[in-house]
Amino acid sequence: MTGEHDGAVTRPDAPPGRTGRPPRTSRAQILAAARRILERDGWEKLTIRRLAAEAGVATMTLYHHVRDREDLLIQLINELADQLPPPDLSGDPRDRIVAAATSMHDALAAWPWAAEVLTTDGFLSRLGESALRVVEAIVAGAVDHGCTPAQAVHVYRSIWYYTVGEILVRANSRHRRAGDGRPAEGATLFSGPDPSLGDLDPSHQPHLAAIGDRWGVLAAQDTYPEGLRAFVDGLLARAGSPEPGGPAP
Amino acid sequence: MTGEHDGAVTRPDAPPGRTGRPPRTSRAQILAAARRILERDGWEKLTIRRLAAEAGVATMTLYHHVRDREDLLIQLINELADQLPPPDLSGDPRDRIVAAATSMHDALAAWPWAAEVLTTDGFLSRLGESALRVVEAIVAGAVDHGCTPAQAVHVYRSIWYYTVGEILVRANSRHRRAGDGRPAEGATLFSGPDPSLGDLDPSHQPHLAAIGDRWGVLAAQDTYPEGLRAFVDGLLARAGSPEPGGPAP
DNA sequence: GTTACTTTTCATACATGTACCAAAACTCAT
DNA sequence: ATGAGTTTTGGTACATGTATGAAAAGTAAC
Repeated sequence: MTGEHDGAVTRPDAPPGRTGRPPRTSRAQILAAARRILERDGWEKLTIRRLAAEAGVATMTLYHHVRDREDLLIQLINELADQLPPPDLSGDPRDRIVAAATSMHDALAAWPWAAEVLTTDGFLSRLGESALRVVEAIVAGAVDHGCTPAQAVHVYRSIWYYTVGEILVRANSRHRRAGDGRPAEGATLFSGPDPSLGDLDPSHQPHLAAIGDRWGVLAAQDTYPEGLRAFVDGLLARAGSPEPGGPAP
Repeated sequence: MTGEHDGAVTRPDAPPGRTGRPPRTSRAQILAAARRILERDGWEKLTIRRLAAEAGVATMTLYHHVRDREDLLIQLINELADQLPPPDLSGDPRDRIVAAATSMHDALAAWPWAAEVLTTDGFLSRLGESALRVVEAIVAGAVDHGCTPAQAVHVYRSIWYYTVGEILVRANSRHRRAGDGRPAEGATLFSGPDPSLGDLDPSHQPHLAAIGDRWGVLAAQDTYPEGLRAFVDGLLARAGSPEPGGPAP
């Protein structure tokens, strides 16, 4: 509460003209070691201690290059986002929005550990240019469709909530229960359906009970991008009118 | 990896006719102790060790009443859900859906720790009757509006993704950073806006940069229930037609 | 070279969730 | 009452993230 890790923390990489001891380990080396662990052992093995060992430094040394584990993951996300193809910025605005959201979704599905961090309040301000391109594409699409800035932000946020919710419910949770090590198969995260609800009491939950065994199958279906389009339509139908969820200041 | 905590675990409360030593501590006592900690010290203090101390048993004894921490939280959620008012099941289906979703959202906003657990795959099957009432209300509303069962499941899932995404991004994350103890003020979780994006390069992210300082204000606006309604409209517009995100089997 | 100062490095410590296992405690059939 | 079987209990141990603060290692001024 009092001490705030008082020393110099998380220098970008080369502090301008300070004087002290030069770092033996660079931020790039640490990120490289992290990527090595990710590829070799799976993301569940990416712990601070293991990373330090992989980088050949003491555990706490890492904390001079990253603020905390969360910061490490965000830096990794930004590195990985650099490899995403830039989103399309021309054509039908609605298509662009769906395409950008889908690309965001697919990236997260491939890196489920990233979702762990992307629920952090204010994470947007820590994203790099590559990751922000997707956000920009969605907002631009909404504005081009006729949304006010306030509405465009609302469109982006709704899509983001939907996306991160899907990822967390479907992908991340599977990893939490996976038990040991690596993801089951990496990309095909959506294999295990929700369980059957067939044993419900029809007098209490008639509709759920009626769906019963089919729930698992239905709930396992992918919702990207077709399912997304439906509610993007709903969001965009409000374009131009006031009150998209609150008045603009 | 090999041993699976082999003994009998997580007996509901009174196993039918088994023989062994009777438990000195009941599941109800443990849940009561957990609620006491929640109220007195805030949810961040609800650790397994502290709970054991509060209940007056050794740490590992808890694991005979709950499978793990996650299980404990789910049992708590079910207890708390019992106090929710039952959702309305008559009237305009669209209104019912929005009302049920809003009630679900408000409950989660009040218990941010619950979201930690509700991204677990298959959590639906561990919900009690009270919590399931909300799910039933949403599915029933969709069916009454003319959705096929497959579409109704899709509507529910979309709403759920959106809701849990919002909660995790806006509420849960704030708690993760809060540092010590209790939520800032309990119900009003949505006080701290996303940071400004005003320092972006307009040549790279023109739309985001244009929104700039206003981003924080806009992103802090509540999206329930008005924002939800917009995309529920979009989802329900598909009612009756095939392919709501995949064909029904 | 010596001194003062800054920064990096890392050993130690603590709280956490929980696996493992041995001992205790109880019921029931005999 | 005794022995067999079963369950509960809790001590010990490990991996985790990270706070703290001392020691080491460099640079700059003299």
